[in-house]
Amino acid sequence: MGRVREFEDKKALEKAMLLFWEKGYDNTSLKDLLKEMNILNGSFYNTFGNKKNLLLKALEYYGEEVTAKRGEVLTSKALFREGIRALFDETFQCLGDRNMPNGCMIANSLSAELLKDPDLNRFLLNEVKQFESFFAHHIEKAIKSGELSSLLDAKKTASILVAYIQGCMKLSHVEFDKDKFKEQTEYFLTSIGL
Amino acid sequence: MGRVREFEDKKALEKAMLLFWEKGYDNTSLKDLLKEMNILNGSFYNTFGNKKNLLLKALEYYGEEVTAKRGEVLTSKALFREGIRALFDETFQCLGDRNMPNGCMIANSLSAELLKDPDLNRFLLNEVKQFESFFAHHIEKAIKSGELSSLLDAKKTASILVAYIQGCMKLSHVEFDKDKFKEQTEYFLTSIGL
DNA sequence: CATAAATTTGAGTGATTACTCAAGTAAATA
DNA sequence: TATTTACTTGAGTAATCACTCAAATTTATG
Repeated sequence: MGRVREFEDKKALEKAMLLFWEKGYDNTSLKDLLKEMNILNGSFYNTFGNKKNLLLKALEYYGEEVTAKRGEVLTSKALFREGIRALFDETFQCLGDRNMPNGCMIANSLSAELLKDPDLNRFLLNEVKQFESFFAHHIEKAIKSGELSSLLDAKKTASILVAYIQGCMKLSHVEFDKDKFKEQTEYFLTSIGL
Repeated sequence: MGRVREFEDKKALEKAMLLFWEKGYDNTSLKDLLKEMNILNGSFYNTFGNKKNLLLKALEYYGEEVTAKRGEVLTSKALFREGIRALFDETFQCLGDRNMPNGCMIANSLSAELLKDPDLNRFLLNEVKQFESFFAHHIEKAIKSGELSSLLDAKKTASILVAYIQGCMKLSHVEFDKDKFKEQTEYFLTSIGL
């Protein structure tokens, strides 16, 4: 059996995720990670293999903990119109929260260069597709129930939503004005028939 | 007067811009820059001060050469509806062009961390505002001319356009399917009344 | 208790980072 | 032609990077 691990994998992973989220992959040094995760060099490489692998694990964790919970916000409401607005509210709430890193971890931590890495690209392509089909599925449901117009193209609308959200997150780094984002988003959602 | 500079400032700057655009600020080393710009260490620091200052100069150059030219595409058409579609076409053309770096230089080269730098933030905030008011101005003009509905909110529509474009550029790094982008953009533009 | 297995520890690797500096070189002006 | 001014050159800086490795430590099992 051998010696028992002293640090908590999950807590360490969460710390790593927050660091990558806030500072990005390139700007997060191993020294930063070890300090924040409260482990030493050997334990790190024993457990996580290398830095890139830790990023992948952190991205998975983000998907499970953050993205999934944002998804629950959408489904917590009876109507899609309400759900999607609640999701944007929640997102803008996070963007304004000084105790949380800004923006989307995926967008923050990954540079265009890093996205050329096959492992990372494969992982993220899947994330995006999942996100799109999650939206598409709920839009279709709302069309069938009569809440949304049958003239809507669920897939295209889903893709547009993803692009718009990504854009908002990117722009929030330059300037974040919650009210402006909320107003413009309400206008956007209404315009595209949601 | 002294010795005359041997390298061409503008060509060197363009090379630097392309490097930052493609690889991002952090992933572009001084070694890369010197090699591509075809100058040596001292000349670099004499002329550009430091790496961050070169990035600022490169961003200015990008604004003048690339963004401005994309703006001209919009104004080259008689109708706004045509112009905005030409602008998206041009953008997607660039995204698909293997001889050019993908995405938006601003989005590519700047990490969330780097955007916290006051100089860079001030510069980019101004860029975004300019971009938004450029769109807003032309939308207003098209409303007055009767081309677009007077029910449109020019400013909000402009902001939405900027967010959507930024989102598309980010997503293009994960996967770029030109036809999908074109179709979804046509749907998007029609939906928001353009 | 002895052994085997796993983790912890921390010193140390070579490579790369942005940047400095002093000496050498070229051109315009007095 | 002599001087001044500016640019070029390339060696060199300290710091930091991700990562390795062998020895020490701790635990479960035979």
